[in-house]
Amino acid sequence: MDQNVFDDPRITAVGLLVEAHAGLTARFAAQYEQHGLSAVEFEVLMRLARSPGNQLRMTDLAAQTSLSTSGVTRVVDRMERDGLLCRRACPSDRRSSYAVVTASGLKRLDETLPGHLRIIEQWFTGQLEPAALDAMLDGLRRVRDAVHPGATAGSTDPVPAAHAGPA
Amino acid sequence: MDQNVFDDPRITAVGLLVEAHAGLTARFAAQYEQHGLSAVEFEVLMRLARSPGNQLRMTDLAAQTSLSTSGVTRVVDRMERDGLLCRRACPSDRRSSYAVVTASGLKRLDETLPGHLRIIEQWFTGQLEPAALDAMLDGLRRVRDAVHPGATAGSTDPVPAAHAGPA
DNA sequence: GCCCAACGGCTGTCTGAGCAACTATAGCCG
DNA sequence: CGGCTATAGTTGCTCAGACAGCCGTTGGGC
Repeated sequence: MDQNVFDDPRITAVGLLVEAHAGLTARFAAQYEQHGLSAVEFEVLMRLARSPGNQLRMTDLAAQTSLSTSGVTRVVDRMERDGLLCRRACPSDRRSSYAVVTASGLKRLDETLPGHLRIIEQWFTGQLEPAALDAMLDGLRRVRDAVHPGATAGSTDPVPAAHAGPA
Repeated sequence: MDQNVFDDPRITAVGLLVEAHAGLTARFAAQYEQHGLSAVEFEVLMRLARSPGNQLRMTDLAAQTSLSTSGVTRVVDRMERDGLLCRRACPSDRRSSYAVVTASGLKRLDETLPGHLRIIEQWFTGQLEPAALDAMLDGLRRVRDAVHPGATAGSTDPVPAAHAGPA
Protein backbone atom coordinates (compact mmCIF):
# COMPACT_ATOMS: atom_id res chain seq x y z
CA MET A 1 0.00 0.00 0.00
CA ASP A 2 1.22 3.44 -0.87
CA GLN A 3 1.20 4.75 2.64
CA ASN A 4 3.25 7.72 1.55
CA VAL A 5 0.34 9.30 -0.22
CA PHE A 6 -1.16 10.23 3.11
CA ASP A 7 1.99 11.98 4.20
CA ASP A 8 2.05 14.05 1.05
CA PRO A 9 2.91 17.61 2.03
CA ARG A 10 -0.08 18.83 0.07
CA ILE A 11 -2.44 16.78 2.19
CA THR A 12 -0.70 18.01 5.30
CA ALA A 13 -1.00 21.60 4.17
CA VAL A 14 -4.72 21.28 3.64
CA GLY A 15 -5.00 19.55 6.97
CA LEU A 16 -3.43 22.53 8.68
CA LEU A 17 -5.76 24.97 7.04
CA VAL A 18 -8.81 22.87 7.78
CA GLU A 19 -7.87 22.21 11.38
CA ALA A 20 -6.96 25.78 12.11
CA HIS A 21 -10.25 26.87 10.60
CA ALA A 22 -12.24 24.23 12.46
CA GLY A 23 -10.62 25.03 15.77
CA LEU A 24 -11.17 28.73 15.43
CA THR A 25 -14.73 28.25 14.22
CA ALA A 26 -15.50 26.14 17.25
CA ARG A 27 -14.16 28.80 19.60
CA PHE A 28 -16.22 31.42 17.86
CA ALA A 29 -19.35 29.31 18.04
CA ALA A 30 -18.93 28.80 21.76
CA GLN A 31 -18.67 32.52 22.30
CA TYR A 32 -21.59 33.33 20.00
CA GLU A 33 -23.67 30.91 21.97
CA GLN A 34 -22.99 32.82 25.17
CA HIS A 35 -24.83 35.67 23.53
CA GLY A 36 -27.59 33.55 22.07
CA LEU A 37 -26.31 33.75 18.52
CA SER A 38 -25.33 31.17 15.96
CA ALA A 39 -22.50 31.69 13.52
CA VAL A 40 -24.82 32.60 10.67
CA GLU A 41 -26.77 34.97 12.84
CA PHE A 42 -23.60 36.73 13.86
CA GLU A 43 -22.58 36.89 10.23
CA VAL A 44 -25.93 38.35 9.26
CA LEU A 45 -25.75 40.96 12.00
CA MET A 46 -22.25 41.93 10.93
CA ARG A 47 -23.17 42.25 7.28
CA LEU A 48 -26.22 44.31 8.01
CA ALA A 49 -24.52 46.50 10.59
CA ARG A 50 -21.77 47.43 8.18
CA SER A 51 -24.21 48.26 5.42
CA PRO A 52 -25.67 51.72 4.87
CA GLY A 53 -28.79 52.16 6.97
CA ASN A 54 -28.10 48.90 8.76
CA GLN A 55 -30.09 47.17 6.08
CA LEU A 56 -29.72 45.00 3.03
CA ARG A 57 -32.08 43.41 0.55
CA MET A 58 -32.60 39.71 1.12
CA THR A 59 -30.84 38.82 -2.09
CA ASP A 60 -27.83 40.97 -1.33
CA LEU A 61 -27.64 39.50 2.12
CA ALA A 62 -27.61 36.05 0.57
CA ALA A 63 -24.84 37.08 -1.79
CA GLN A 64 -22.71 38.32 1.08
CA THR A 65 -23.17 35.32 3.29
CA SER A 66 -22.68 31.68 2.63
CA LEU A 67 -26.41 31.15 2.41
CA SER A 68 -28.85 30.60 -0.42
CA THR A 69 -31.78 32.95 -0.73
CA SER A 70 -34.07 30.44 0.89
CA GLY A 71 -31.56 30.05 3.66
CA VAL A 72 -31.66 33.79 4.19
CA THR A 73 -35.44 33.71 4.32
CA ARG A 74 -35.27 31.21 7.15
CA VAL A 75 -32.55 32.93 9.14
CA VAL A 76 -34.31 36.23 8.83
CA ASP A 77 -37.53 34.54 9.93
CA ARG A 78 -35.86 33.36 13.10
CA MET A 79 -34.03 36.57 13.81
CA GLU A 80 -37.13 38.61 13.19
CA ARG A 81 -39.02 36.38 15.60
CA ASP A 82 -36.24 37.00 18.12
CA GLY A 83 -36.42 40.73 17.54
CA LEU A 84 -32.86 41.10 16.25
CA LEU A 85 -34.00 42.52 12.95
CA CYS A 86 -37.12 43.18 10.99
CA ARG A 87 -38.28 43.19 7.41
CA ARG A 88 -39.10 46.43 5.72
CA ALA A 89 -40.75 46.79 2.37
CA CYS A 90 -38.66 48.36 -0.35
CA PRO A 91 -40.43 51.53 -1.47
CA SER A 92 -39.18 51.36 -5.05
CA ASP A 93 -39.62 47.67 -5.73
CA ARG A 94 -42.50 45.82 -4.20
CA ARG A 95 -40.84 42.47 -4.80
CA SER A 96 -37.90 43.36 -2.62
CA SER A 97 -37.74 43.64 1.10
CA TYR A 98 -34.99 44.84 3.35
CA ALA A 99 -33.72 43.14 6.42
CA VAL A 100 -33.02 45.89 8.94
CA VAL A 101 -31.18 45.48 12.19
CA THR A 102 -33.18 46.58 15.18
CA ALA A 103 -31.79 48.40 18.18
CA SER A 104 -31.93 45.09 19.98
CA GLY A 105 -29.89 43.50 17.21
CA LEU A 106 -27.27 46.20 17.34
CA LYS A 107 -27.10 45.88 21.07
CA ARG A 108 -26.60 42.16 20.79
CA LEU A 109 -23.84 42.68 18.28
CA ASP A 110 -22.16 45.25 20.49
CA GLU A 111 -22.22 42.82 23.34
CA THR A 112 -20.79 40.02 21.27
CA LEU A 113 -18.11 41.80 19.28
CA PRO A 114 -15.58 42.59 22.00
CA GLY A 115 -15.40 38.98 23.10
CA HIS A 116 -15.16 37.91 19.51
CA LEU A 117 -12.20 40.18 18.90
CA ARG A 118 -10.57 38.96 22.05
CA ILE A 119 -10.87 35.37 20.88
CA ILE A 120 -9.41 36.21 17.51
CA GLU A 121 -6.50 37.86 19.18
CA GLN A 122 -6.00 35.14 21.70
CA TRP A 123 -6.14 32.17 19.37
CA PHE A 124 -5.26 33.53 15.99
CA THR A 125 -3.50 36.82 15.43
CA GLY A 126 -1.85 36.84 18.83
CA GLN A 127 -0.24 33.48 18.24
CA LEU A 128 2.33 34.96 15.91
CA GLU A 129 4.76 37.82 15.92
CA PRO A 130 3.69 40.62 13.60
CA ALA A 131 6.06 39.61 10.81
CA ALA A 132 4.98 35.98 10.86
CA LEU A 133 1.36 37.03 11.02
CA ASP A 134 1.78 39.23 8.01
CA ALA A 135 3.47 36.43 6.13
CA MET A 136 0.64 34.05 6.89
CA LEU A 137 -2.04 36.57 6.02
CA ASP A 138 -0.25 37.39 2.81
CA GLY A 139 -0.29 33.72 1.87
CA LEU A 140 -3.92 33.40 2.78
CA ARG A 141 -4.75 36.46 0.78
CA ARG A 142 -3.16 35.05 -2.31
CA VAL A 143 -4.93 31.77 -1.90
CA ARG A 144 -8.17 33.56 -1.23
CA ASP A 145 -7.76 35.69 -4.32
CA ALA A 146 -7.12 32.57 -6.36
CA VAL A 147 -10.08 30.55 -5.18
CA HIS A 148 -12.31 33.54 -4.65
CA PRO A 149 -15.74 32.38 -5.68
CA GLY A 150 -17.02 35.94 -5.75
CA ALA A 151 -16.92 37.43 -2.30
CA THR A 152 -17.49 34.81 0.30
CA ALA A 153 -19.53 32.37 -1.72
CA GLY A 154 -22.59 32.23 -3.89
CA SER A 155 -21.89 35.34 -5.84
CA THR A 156 -20.54 35.13 -9.34
CA ASP A 157 -20.07 38.86 -9.33
CA PRO A 158 -16.31 39.44 -9.45
CA VAL A 159 -16.47 42.98 -8.09
CA PRO A 160 -19.41 43.64 -5.80
CA ALA A 161 -17.95 47.10 -5.38
CA ALA A 162 -20.36 48.83 -3.03
CA HIS A 163 -20.46 45.72 -0.91
CA ALA A 164 -17.52 47.00 1.07
CA GLY A 165 -14.32 45.16 0.89
CA PRO A 166 -13.20 41.64 1.59
CA ALA A 167 -13.66 39.84 4.85
CA MET B 1 -21.43 54.49 14.49
CA ASP B 2 -18.10 52.88 14.94
CA GLN B 3 -17.71 51.85 11.38
CA ASN B 4 -14.06 51.15 11.99
CA VAL B 5 -14.80 48.06 13.95
CA PHE B 6 -15.59 46.23 10.75
CA ASP B 7 -12.25 47.14 9.27
CA ASP B 8 -10.43 45.87 12.30
CA PRO B 9 -7.42 43.91 11.10
CA ARG B 10 -8.47 41.02 13.26
CA ILE B 11 -11.80 40.75 11.49
CA THR B 12 -10.02 40.96 8.17
CA ALA B 13 -7.59 38.25 9.16
CA VAL B 14 -10.38 35.88 10.08
CA GLY B 15 -12.12 36.76 6.86
CA LEU B 16 -9.10 35.70 4.88
CA LEU B 17 -8.85 32.39 6.64
CA VAL B 18 -12.54 31.71 6.28
CA GLU B 19 -12.71 32.69 2.64
CA ALA B 20 -9.61 30.76 1.68
CA HIS B 21 -11.03 27.75 3.44
CA ALA B 22 -14.45 28.14 1.91
CA GLY B 23 -13.07 28.57 -1.58
CA LEU B 24 -10.83 25.58 -1.32
CA THR B 25 -13.55 23.48 0.23
CA ALA B 26 -15.86 24.31 -2.62
CA ARG B 27 -13.27 23.26 -5.19
CA PHE B 28 -12.72 20.03 -3.36
CA ALA B 29 -16.42 19.32 -3.16
CA ALA B 30 -16.84 19.80 -6.88
CA GLN B 31 -14.10 17.32 -7.58
CA TYR B 32 -15.37 14.80 -5.02
CA GLU B 33 -18.71 14.97 -6.69
CA GLN B 34 -17.20 13.94 -10.00
CA HIS B 35 -16.34 10.70 -8.28
CA GLY B 36 -19.64 10.34 -6.48
CA LEU B 37 -18.27 11.27 -3.09
CA SER B 38 -19.15 13.91 -0.55
CA ALA B 39 -16.57 15.63 1.59
CA VAL B 40 -17.28 13.49 4.62
CA GLU B 41 -17.20 10.34 2.57
CA PHE B 42 -13.81 11.26 1.19
CA GLU B 43 -12.62 12.02 4.68
CA VAL B 44 -13.87 8.68 5.92
CA LEU B 45 -12.17 6.82 3.09
CA MET B 46 -8.92 8.65 3.76
CA ARG B 47 -9.00 7.96 7.47
CA LEU B 48 -9.74 4.31 6.98
CA ALA B 49 -7.26 3.81 4.18
CA ARG B 50 -4.44 5.20 6.25
CA SER B 51 -5.29 3.03 9.22
CA PRO B 52 -3.83 -0.43 9.79
CA GLY B 53 -5.93 -3.04 8.02
CA ASN B 54 -7.90 -0.32 6.28
CA GLN B 55 -10.26 -0.36 9.20
CA LEU B 56 -11.26 1.59 12.27
CA ARG B 57 -13.78 1.17 15.03
CA MET B 58 -16.81 3.38 14.66
CA THR B 59 -15.91 5.41 17.71
CA ASP B 60 -12.35 5.97 16.57
CA LEU B 61 -13.59 6.98 13.17
CA ALA B 62 -15.85 9.52 14.82
CA ALA B 63 -12.95 10.87 16.84
CA GLN B 64 -10.83 11.32 13.74
CA THR B 65 -13.49 13.03 11.69
CA SER B 66 -15.65 16.00 12.45
CA LEU B 67 -18.64 13.75 13.04
CA SER B 68 -20.46 12.55 16.11
CA THR B 69 -20.83 8.83 16.63
CA SER B 70 -24.36 8.92 15.36
CA GLY B 71 -23.15 10.85 12.36
CA VAL B 72 -20.64 8.11 11.70
CA THR B 73 -23.36 5.50 11.95
CA ARG B 74 -25.30 7.29 9.22
CA VAL B 75 -22.35 7.88 6.90
CA VAL B 76 -21.22 4.31 7.26
CA ASP B 77 -24.78 3.19 6.53
CA ARG B 78 -24.74 5.05 3.24
CA MET B 79 -21.25 4.04 2.27
CA GLU B 80 -21.93 0.43 3.12
CA ARG B 81 -25.05 0.57 0.97
CA ASP B 82 -22.91 1.96 -1.83
CA GLY B 83 -20.34 -0.77 -1.37
CA LEU B 84 -17.48 1.52 -0.44
CA LEU B 85 -16.96 -0.12 2.89
CA CYS B 86 -18.49 -2.72 5.16
CA ARG B 87 -18.96 -3.35 8.84
CA ARG B 88 -17.09 -6.16 10.51
CA ALA B 89 -17.66 -7.42 14.02
CA CYS B 90 -14.81 -6.93 16.43
CA PRO B 91 -13.73 -10.38 17.58
CA SER B 92 -12.58 -9.25 21.00
CA ASP B 93 -15.39 -6.89 21.91
CA ARG B 94 -18.88 -7.63 20.77
CA ARG B 95 -20.00 -4.07 21.32
CA SER B 96 -17.55 -2.72 18.79
CA SER B 97 -17.64 -3.00 15.05
CA TYR B 98 -15.09 -2.03 12.50
CA ALA B 99 -15.71 -0.08 9.35
CA VAL B 100 -13.51 -1.66 6.68
CA VAL B 101 -12.81 -0.19 3.28
CA THR B 102 -13.75 -2.53 0.47
CA ALA B 103 -11.75 -2.98 -2.71
CA SER B 104 -14.35 -0.82 -4.38
CA GLY B 105 -13.79 1.87 -1.79
CA LEU B 106 -10.04 1.80 -2.25
CA LYS B 107 -10.50 1.98 -5.98
CA ARG B 108 -12.75 4.99 -5.63
CA LEU B 109 -10.21 6.67 -3.42
CA ASP B 110 -7.42 5.92 -5.88
CA GLU B 111 -9.46 7.47 -8.63
CA THR B 112 -10.22 10.56 -6.58
CA LEU B 113 -6.91 11.26 -4.94
CA PRO B 114 -4.81 12.35 -7.94
CA GLY B 115 -7.31 14.99 -8.93
CA HIS B 116 -7.56 16.09 -5.34
CA LEU B 117 -3.82 16.57 -5.10
CA ARG B 118 -3.84 18.44 -8.35
CA ILE B 119 -6.45 20.84 -7.04
CA ILE B 120 -4.52 21.42 -3.85
CA GLU B 121 -1.44 22.22 -5.86
CA GLN B 122 -3.28 24.39 -8.33
CA TRP B 123 -5.23 26.50 -5.87
CA PHE B 124 -3.33 26.30 -2.66
CA THR B 125 0.28 25.22 -2.40
CA GLY B 126 1.12 26.23 -5.95
CA GLN B 127 -0.06 29.77 -5.41
CA LEU B 128 3.02 30.63 -3.39
CA GLU B 129 6.73 30.31 -3.74
CA PRO B 130 8.19 27.67 -1.43
CA ALA B 131 9.40 30.19 1.13
CA ALA B 132 6.09 31.99 1.33
CA LEU B 133 4.25 28.69 1.48
CA ASP B 134 6.40 27.55 4.36
CA ALA B 135 5.81 30.80 6.16
CA MET B 136 2.08 30.46 5.78
CA LEU B 137 2.05 26.83 6.82
CA ASP B 138 4.18 27.63 9.79
CA GLY B 139 1.68 30.23 10.87
CA LEU B 140 -1.21 27.88 10.34
CA ARG B 141 0.57 25.19 12.29
CA ARG B 142 1.01 27.45 15.25
CA VAL B 143 -2.61 28.51 15.17
CA ARG B 144 -3.68 24.92 14.74
CA ASP B 145 -1.58 23.81 17.69
CA ALA B 146 -3.13 26.56 19.77
CA VAL B 147 -6.74 25.82 18.99
CA HIS B 148 -6.22 22.11 18.57
CA PRO B 149 -9.33 20.51 19.95
CA GLY B 150 -7.66 17.09 20.06
CA ALA B 151 -6.70 15.89 16.63
CA THR B 152 -9.19 17.18 14.14
CA ALA B 153 -12.09 17.47 16.52
CA GLY B 154 -13.86 15.54 19.19
CA SER B 155 -10.90 13.69 20.58
CA THR B 156 -9.21 14.77 23.77
CA ASP B 157 -6.60 12.07 23.27
CA PRO B 158 -3.38 13.84 22.24
CA VAL B 159 -1.77 10.70 20.84
CA PRO B 160 -4.27 8.12 19.57
CA ALA B 161 -1.32 5.91 18.59
CA ALA B 162 -2.38 2.27 18.86
CA HIS B 163 -6.05 2.36 18.04
CA ALA B 164 -5.99 -1.22 16.79
CA GLY B 165 -5.74 -2.57 20.29
CA PRO B 166 -9.01 -3.77 21.81
CA ALA B 167 -9.42 -1.39 24.66
C1' DG C 1 -20.62 -15.87 40.21
C1' DC C 2 -23.39 -11.49 40.56
C1' DC C 3 -24.15 -6.81 40.22
C1' DC C 4 -23.41 -2.36 38.42
C1' DA C 5 -21.34 1.52 36.25
C1' DA C 6 -19.20 2.55 31.91
C1' DC C 7 -18.88 1.92 27.09
C1' DG C 8 -20.05 1.17 21.90
C1' DG C 9 -23.24 1.56 18.61
C1' DC C 10 -27.95 2.45 16.82
C1' DT C 11 -32.45 4.87 16.45
C1' DG C 12 -36.12 8.66 17.29
C1' DT C 13 -36.55 13.37 16.93
C1' DC C 14 -35.37 17.92 15.82
C1' DT C 15 -33.02 21.63 13.45
C1' DG C 16 -30.94 23.76 9.65
C1' DA C 17 -29.81 24.11 4.83
C1' DG C 18 -30.44 23.51 -0.26
C1' DC C 19 -33.16 22.81 -4.45
C1' DA C 20 -37.05 23.32 -7.07
C1' DA C 21 -41.50 25.01 -7.63
C1' DC C 22 -44.62 28.85 -6.90
C1' DT C 23 -46.45 33.78 -6.48
C1' DA C 24 -46.09 38.45 -7.21
C1' DT C 25 -43.90 42.25 -9.25
C1' DA C 26 -41.04 44.73 -12.62
C1' DG C 27 -39.59 46.14 -16.88
C1' DC C 28 -39.35 45.54 -21.77
C1' DC C 29 -41.11 45.17 -26.44
C1' DG C 30 -44.49 45.22 -29.62
C1' DC D 1 -51.95 49.08 -23.35
C1' DG D 2 -51.15 43.87 -23.29
C1' DG D 3 -48.29 40.29 -22.95
C1' DC D 4 -43.74 38.05 -21.88
C1' DT D 5 -39.72 37.20 -19.54
C1' DA D 6 -36.77 38.02 -15.65
C1' DT D 7 -36.37 38.85 -10.84
C1' DA D 8 -37.37 38.82 -5.41
C1' DG D 9 -38.85 36.27 -2.02
C1' DT D 10 -41.28 32.33 0.10
C1' DT D 11 -42.57 27.51 0.70
C1' DG D 12 -42.62 22.17 0.19
C1' DC D 13 -39.68 18.53 0.14
C1' DT D 14 -35.60 16.06 1.19
C1' DC D 15 -31.39 15.17 3.32
C1' DA D 16 -27.43 15.45 6.55
C1' DG D 17 -26.10 15.90 11.12
C1' DA D 18 -26.50 16.57 16.39
C1' DC D 19 -28.45 15.17 20.72
C1' DA D 20 -30.62 12.23 23.79
C1' DG D 21 -32.22 7.95 24.91
C1' DC D 22 -31.95 2.87 24.29
C1' DC D 23 -29.94 -1.89 24.25
C1' DG D 24 -26.47 -5.07 24.50
C1' DT D 25 -21.77 -5.83 26.23
C1' DT D 26 -17.93 -5.41 29.20
C1' DG D 27 -15.07 -5.34 33.16
C1' DG D 28 -14.42 -4.29 37.90
C1' DG D 29 -15.78 -4.89 42.78
C1' DC D 30 -17.64 -7.82 46.07
